[in-house]
Amino acid sequence: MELTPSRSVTLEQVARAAGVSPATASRVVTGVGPSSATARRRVEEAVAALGYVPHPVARSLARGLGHRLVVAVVGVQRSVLADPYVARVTAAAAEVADAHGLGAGLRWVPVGGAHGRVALEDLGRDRSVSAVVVVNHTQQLLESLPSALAGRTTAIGTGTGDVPGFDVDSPSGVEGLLRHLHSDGRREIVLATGPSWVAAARRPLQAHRAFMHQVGLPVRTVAGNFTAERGRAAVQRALDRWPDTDAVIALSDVAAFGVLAALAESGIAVPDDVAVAGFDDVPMAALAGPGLTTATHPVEAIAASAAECALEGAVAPTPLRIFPSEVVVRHSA
Amino acid sequence: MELTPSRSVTLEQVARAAGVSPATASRVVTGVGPSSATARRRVEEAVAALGYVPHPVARSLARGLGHRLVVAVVGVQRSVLADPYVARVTAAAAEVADAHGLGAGLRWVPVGGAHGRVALEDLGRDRSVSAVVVVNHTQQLLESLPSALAGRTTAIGTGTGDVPGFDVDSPSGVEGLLRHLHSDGRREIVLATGPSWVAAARRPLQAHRAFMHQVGLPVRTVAGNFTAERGRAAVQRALDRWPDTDAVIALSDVAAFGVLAALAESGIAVPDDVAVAGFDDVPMAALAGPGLTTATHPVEAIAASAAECALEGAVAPTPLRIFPSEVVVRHSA
DNA sequence: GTGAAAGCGCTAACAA
DNA sequence: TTGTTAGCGCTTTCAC
Repeated sequence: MELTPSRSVTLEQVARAAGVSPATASRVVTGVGPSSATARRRVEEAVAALGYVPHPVARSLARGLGHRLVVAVVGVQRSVLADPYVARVTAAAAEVADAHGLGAGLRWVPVGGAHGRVALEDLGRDRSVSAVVVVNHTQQLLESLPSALAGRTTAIGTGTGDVPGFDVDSPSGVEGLLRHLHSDGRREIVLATGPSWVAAARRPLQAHRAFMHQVGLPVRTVAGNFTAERGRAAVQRALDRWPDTDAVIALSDVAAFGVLAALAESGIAVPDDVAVAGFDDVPMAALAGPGLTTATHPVEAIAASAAECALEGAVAPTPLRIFPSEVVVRHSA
Repeated sequence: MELTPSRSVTLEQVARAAGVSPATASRVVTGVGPSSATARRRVEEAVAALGYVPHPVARSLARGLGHRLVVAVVGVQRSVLADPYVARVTAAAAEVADAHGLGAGLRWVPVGGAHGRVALEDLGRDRSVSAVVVVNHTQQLLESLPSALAGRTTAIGTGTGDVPGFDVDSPSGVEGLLRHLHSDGRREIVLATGPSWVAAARRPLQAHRAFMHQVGLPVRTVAGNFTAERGRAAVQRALDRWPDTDAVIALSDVAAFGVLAALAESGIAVPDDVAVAGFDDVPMAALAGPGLTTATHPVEAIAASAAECALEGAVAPTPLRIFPSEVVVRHSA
């Protein structure tokens, strides 16, 4: 039978019950600073007996460490905040924050040097902010990170010396997809890229280039972003430039759906005429039409790790932590 | 030219600059308690000049109000937290929380009387929690809300006397879909329901029943939930029981995709043989295959309002605030 | 209408 | 190793 802990027990009551000073009780509870074995035992007993739980607000105030993790999303418009991917990242961060007794805030950082820097500087000055996770950043923005944010900021995507990065292994995912297409006999493969300003969008591009060189095929890319609209546009441009295109890889499933829609409208058969592959393996990929071939992207795991690391103190032993991406073959390729 | 507000400005500095006491400055800033017009003016000027922003942590500690909003998601398994819908709700809440200088936590509440109540009681006792938004609740759970949470809890879906509810107008959305199907000549219409234990899933069911009675058609429903798997299963069951089925409405787009996939596998033509409609108008609805007919569901707007209201003090003038749902006709029906 | 003073619960110098 | 003493920044009685 558990007794319901009354969270209104204060450290002072614990100290009194243990026969020590509040300072000693604090040292024992936080595990910081010296304490004798006896003191430790007695305080721990008192904590258990009274059901003491530290008050996060008071702790934050005293330590001046803030009380929330902010997910800072770089984007052209404020509406990036409504993106499903951003939502998944935020939810994962909120779950981690909750476990730490904190909360997660979601905030837009306008793209473009000055504005973005100002937004990050605001974050650095905000005493209620414990840690920051940056999403969709440019390399430049990260490199000019306000010093106030150093040590408590992580990034999803590539990192820097100061800012640990957490990313999916998109090069290997893309290479897996290319290998699959290639072994299927596809030779005229077009890659619809991500937004060029996003730092993390460059790595899969390089992987594409490397693979194509290796197998001696032409490197064909069209500019995209992570939206379906652009996916549509991209495939049209691709077919205009290279009418013999027999495969398209989009760097997001959403864009791939745009590609599929455009192809369907043009009466082009998938995968017979043109194979299509996405990236992310969103839940819908398995459901939409005959099934989208894609590569997995463990968004929640990545975001949770980034949040955890930012909260724990983002000292970067490795500048980039990579999460594996697996090819999922369905019908479209 | 805006000056960058230094968030390290304290109320005391404002008071000094305004030539008043911290107490007076506090009264002006919070708008609580008496203050003279002059005092008000001078404090406001100082606030503007110094770029003062209240420190939420200190405020929370002094008021004992907590520093985060918790999104409490009721579900059978912890994995509900990874649901895309939950992610959208959480992101919207995090955005609102951020604007209030707070953060949002995400937490699972197990379904089933005792466990769920215990989880809510924990929330009520946690002094770091300012407000709660409950998602996917049962009516029962809401009715047994711990008194400590009253006045700072809102629900997405139906509410109670104590807990303001925020929901999409699913009855009208469903009726719109039914009207569309009916005018299209569909007569053997099956509704795949939401999870029976979710309170909000009942309202569209009633709307369905009412409409079918009104037009003199049989009321046919099969049990579903909001997943694609169940959508698949549901349509199979429906066709077994009523082979003449000529339309299926699923109460979520995701389930509708399951329905579409199952029909495609059975070689049943959509919309010629069977029309399919979903609910939510997720971004993918426009993209997947030939386009899913559905009704809109302003998830972010609903969640943001619920969060705002919980934070502002959830006194319920109306027990339920309704957001409109519009039919979007695409290809599947 | 205003100011002085006492907290909110905890942490961190500094002495002892 | 321990206790004492100040705060962290804000709110809120309670006299004036």
